[in-house]
Amino acid sequence: MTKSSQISRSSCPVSCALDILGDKWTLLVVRDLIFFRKRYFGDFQNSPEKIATNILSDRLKKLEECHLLLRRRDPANARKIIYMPTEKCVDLAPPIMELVRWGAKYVPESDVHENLVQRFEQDPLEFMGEIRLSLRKENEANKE
Amino acid sequence: MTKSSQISRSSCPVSCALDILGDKWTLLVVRDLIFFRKRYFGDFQNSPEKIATNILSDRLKKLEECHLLLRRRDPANARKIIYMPTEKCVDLAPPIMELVRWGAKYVPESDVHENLVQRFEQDPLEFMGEIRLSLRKENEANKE
DNA sequence: CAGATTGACTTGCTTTTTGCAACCAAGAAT
DNA sequence: ATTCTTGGTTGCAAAAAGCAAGTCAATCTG
Repeated sequence: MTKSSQISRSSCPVSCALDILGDKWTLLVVRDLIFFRKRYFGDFQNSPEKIATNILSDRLKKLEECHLLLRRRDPANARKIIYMPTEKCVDLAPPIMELVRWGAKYVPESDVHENLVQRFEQDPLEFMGEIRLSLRKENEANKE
Repeated sequence: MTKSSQISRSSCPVSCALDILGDKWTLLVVRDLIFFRKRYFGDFQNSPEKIATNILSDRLKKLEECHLLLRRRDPANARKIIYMPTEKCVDLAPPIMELVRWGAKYVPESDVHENLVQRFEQDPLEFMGEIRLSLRKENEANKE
């Protein structure tokens, strides 16, 4: 189970993307990483969707295999593990933001975090730049 | 099994969107509807990913329940059924295009339909407008 | 420095969803 | 009339999801 199933169903980029992201949980973990800056196992567990620990564990493993995140030991507390999003992960912000817009438009029970959306809509490039910058700082802070 | 499972995991629009779209097949059917203008059961079957007929049948049913498509009998051939995307469905073009960009950037085995991407990138609004317009014409052609 | 607690998982088991392959029925073509 | 096509359904095996409980090392607590 070390390598993820690398068989892609077709050469279509949508299908290739969905081979990695196409399930109910993966993109929620990515959302938590990018937009809510969650970094620890317990943080993801506490998201309102209440993912089961075995599934979370599996998704984190797969995301690492696909190079969407890096796993590190917390220098401040050796029993904690820090999950850091990579550039490949951060670049999922635009598709996720478009899903937010769609969800907000069509699913009545959805409740948008207005400030996040507004910041993205106003200037997507700056928004992305900010995320990348703070990520770089974080990386330096606990490099090892 | 008539009504789709309407329990949303949370009020987050990403999670709400994924409650509907979050699996390996649904967005591929939507892609076929929007970008390749597939309309018949057999068209979807023939996509390179080779969806199984029972799953296709199930996804078409669920998409209809969620008002992403309309099912009609073909006036020209009574045994054929036309699946027409709705506005709600067409509005998934932006998230899908962003997935295309991501897939094209990061998944080496993916092979983009350059013309589609270019047309979208050059002028997203016009691209969307065209799709909507041709959909309206199609609707009139086989209204009933 | 022993004992309780926390954080990050794993295991076992049940339920649900996928994925074949085969089958079927109504309408159209010959 | 019978053969083919289209759009499915059914049955069954395999994989994935979901839940509760257990593990195990690190670290706080007294």
